[in-house]
Amino acid sequence: MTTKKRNRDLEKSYSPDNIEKKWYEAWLENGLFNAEINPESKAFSIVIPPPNVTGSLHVGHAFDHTFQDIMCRTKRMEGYSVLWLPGTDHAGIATQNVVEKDLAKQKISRYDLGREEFVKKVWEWKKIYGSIIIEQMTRLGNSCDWRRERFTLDEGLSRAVRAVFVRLYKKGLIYRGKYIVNWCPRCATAISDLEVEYEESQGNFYYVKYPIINSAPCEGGEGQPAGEGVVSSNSGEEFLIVATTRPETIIGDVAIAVHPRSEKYKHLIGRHVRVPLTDREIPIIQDNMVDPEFGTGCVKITPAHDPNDFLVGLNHNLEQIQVIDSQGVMNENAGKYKGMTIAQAREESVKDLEELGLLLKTEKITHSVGHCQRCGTTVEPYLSEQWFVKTKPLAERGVQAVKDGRIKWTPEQWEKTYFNWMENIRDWCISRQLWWGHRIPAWICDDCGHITVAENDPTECEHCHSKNIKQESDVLDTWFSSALWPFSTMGWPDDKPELKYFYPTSLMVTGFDIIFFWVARMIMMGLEFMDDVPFRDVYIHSLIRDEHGKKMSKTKGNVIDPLIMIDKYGADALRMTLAALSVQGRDILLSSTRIETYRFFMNKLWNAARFALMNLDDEVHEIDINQLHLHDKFILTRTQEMAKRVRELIDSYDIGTAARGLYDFVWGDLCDWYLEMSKPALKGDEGEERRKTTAGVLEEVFKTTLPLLHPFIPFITEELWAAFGYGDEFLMRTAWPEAKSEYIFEESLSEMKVLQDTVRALRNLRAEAHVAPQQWLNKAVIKIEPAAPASKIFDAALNQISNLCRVREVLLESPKGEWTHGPSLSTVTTEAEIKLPVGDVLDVPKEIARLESDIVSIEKDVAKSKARLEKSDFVSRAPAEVVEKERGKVQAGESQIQRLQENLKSLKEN
RNA sequence: GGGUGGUUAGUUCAGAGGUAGAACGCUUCCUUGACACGGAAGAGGUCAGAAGUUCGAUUCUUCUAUCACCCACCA
Repeated sequence: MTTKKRNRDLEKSYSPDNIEKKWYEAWLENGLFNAEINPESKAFSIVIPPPNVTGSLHVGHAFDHTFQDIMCRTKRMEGYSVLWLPGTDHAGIATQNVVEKDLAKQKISRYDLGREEFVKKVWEWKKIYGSIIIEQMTRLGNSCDWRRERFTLDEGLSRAVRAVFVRLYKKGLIYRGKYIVNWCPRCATAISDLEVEYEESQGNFYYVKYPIINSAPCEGGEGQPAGEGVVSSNSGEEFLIVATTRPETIIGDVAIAVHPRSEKYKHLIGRHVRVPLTDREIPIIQDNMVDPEFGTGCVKITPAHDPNDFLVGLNHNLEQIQVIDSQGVMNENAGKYKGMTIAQAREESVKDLEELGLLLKTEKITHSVGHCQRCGTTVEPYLSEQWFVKTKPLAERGVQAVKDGRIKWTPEQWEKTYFNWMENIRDWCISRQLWWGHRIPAWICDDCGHITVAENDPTECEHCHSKNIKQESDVLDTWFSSALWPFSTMGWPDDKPELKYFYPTSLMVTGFDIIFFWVARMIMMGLEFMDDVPFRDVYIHSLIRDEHGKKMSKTKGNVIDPLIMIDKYGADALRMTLAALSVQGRDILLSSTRIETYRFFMNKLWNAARFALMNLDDEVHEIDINQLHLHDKFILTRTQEMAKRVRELIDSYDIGTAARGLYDFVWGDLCDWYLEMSKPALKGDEGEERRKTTAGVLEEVFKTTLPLLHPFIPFITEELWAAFGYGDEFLMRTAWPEAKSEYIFEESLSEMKVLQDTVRALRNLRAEAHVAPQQWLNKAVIKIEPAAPASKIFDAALNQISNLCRVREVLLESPKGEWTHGPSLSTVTTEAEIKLPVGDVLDVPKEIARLESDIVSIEKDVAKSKARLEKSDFVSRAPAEVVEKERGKVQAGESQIQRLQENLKSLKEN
């Protein structure tokens, strides 16, 4: 005989605060989060998407982490050696910006401090927010191996970054050059294509007249309409009409381009025009890039300030005249506009053009304008010296890895998005003119100009051995270091046992917003440097929005702070909410009332356990199969089902269905039905044997269910586990329950359904007849059609009906035919000898109206079914059970109508 | 211009080729001995529209409308 020391003294309602703290500390102290390299067991590993140290975590992180924690906890229970590697990201530009903003409050700019001092300030910031983030993660219950916590700017990762940079450079996959890049004038740095966010906005399309040099009279004569491209003035001078949205760059024009096959301009190719506002003369050239249908069909070429023009400039060997500087101010090449901002220069030049009579007209157009992802400033195309990664060869391997199934995407649809981007990938600008980040390991020689790229700081130029070398001042794009995360965190470039055991990681969980920024680049880097994928599965989840579907943002004030939610409802409630809400491929709308729902669930579970404990003695009772009643078999069967199903669902990353299934199981099957029905036995009303077996069942159900719930709601389940007396071993460490075949009774499910339908029908009748809940009825006659379960077990369960519905005698009336299992047996009609009270109890007219409308709607259903049955094809071709079900519907409906009509009649008579 | 996802109860969302489900809200009743953070009963739906496949479509196909997002271009 086994005994357990139960704690029957649980609080009447669940309060999470102390319990959560207590268990988290206990798990930590006992090293339960620690990942061990164990050749005996299989490895499961996840590297956390490192949160930016820009601020504290938001609920999106909480969602992401809950998902990963559920996976990790489940895998641990399944016997895997689990590594969940935590860390944070230095988030270059983003963090630099928040620190700058913070300093601005004291009227200090980063230039006041200088590079070294400023970086020190950022480290101070990182120290504060890095630890806040870690604190938040522990509050949520994250089972990360904190011994292995990493930061993208720590020493080990810096080494990895350098190694990768040098190797790519030596391989020719990193190059440096003067190109047009996206430039944020406010941040004063280059940014990558991905960091530009486009927005439609209203702008002006200026039609500018460029005087054609030595123009011969045009055969078209005078005054051609605008848009034809060429107009003549009264003096006979001819103008080429060029449309532009950026008149301030006219002074940087070096050519006018037309399409080679353009009939309209054929005769002008090779001629020259004068650039308005200057006295420069520039050629008219031909290039395929021009769309003859757009604008006037000719384009001004400004290689220093437009990416397309830049390419045209290269092809035609044109000069690059820069007129705007890195801060967005007109420079010395801009003549009279020097010192003006872009907007001022635009306004001025338009005015000047007008005065000179060179502005033909202005049209309104909408076009999309790029903004800096981090500060919202309009992005300028800017010509500058930058570093790039040649991505094509890397991307090809990345595409291949997904195509041949080495990486699997869930939901699959994201594969397409990934392929589309990877197949059209462009080189990645990785240099940033920032101070916070990995400084590029390149040293430029003052004497010979050679660039030395090395893992260790060199003392001399590798080409001319001059000591006059200076390290490149640029830092790397923050995503460069994140791209290495799956292996850099495990000690690469050293040959660590961790790498062998835990790489490739098993799963990457993240949002679709960083597929390009991060996921794709990890794949490329992993394949290049580890010669293997960084993860086998990618799970892309939806984004969390507020209850109105709006993106959460601090400025909108609709941010749900996970810590506040945890304080208010507990971590388990938040986790369960996030898990249950998670659905593939749709945004998730979160509101605090939703969390409340799951807070109530915690209390429900708590009280269900409390009930069980109140009815369990210290002895662990064997389950005597022969003593089991229908509801016992039912709950045992459902419990085994859950054990199997939840595991399958988690394995296929469908934690939403798993969580909702558990919720329904606990609240519905267990609390609403089983606990209610087990009461008489537990009280001893059915004798000692039944009491013991029922106690055994109850114990079995909780012992199986608590582990299933644990990955979702670890704290409350661990507490209850201990209360049941299983505390010798942590719940966190127990094995995932296997479904026990001896506790599966298939037929109990359908029989229970009949019972439940019967009870519901009876309760319905009571409510309809306004019988007081306390009042016992003498007799109920229940008709079950088309057939009642003929099993003994079901007959025995009739006592339960009497118990649940307060009827002294329950009679079962049915054509006791063959009991066949299946859903078609669920049609139950019940009749009870309940006389409708009249007069003071019933509102007679209201009751009559209700009955009449009920009859009408049932008649409609019956008619629908009859119509179907009359279609000859239906009867002959539909499966027999479908037809049978339809017939049952008609019968049931008709008898219900009959019953209601009798009620109606008797009401009217009174 | 290319692509993806959505349109189901008052609201937010599940769902599945054959009786439309949940949560919250609403109505009526119940302080019943685990739980009022509870229990019972109920109202509320042409499953966006049209056509097709099928014995049968809310579910599959096509088209339309509409909303959201992503990518590219924008002189």
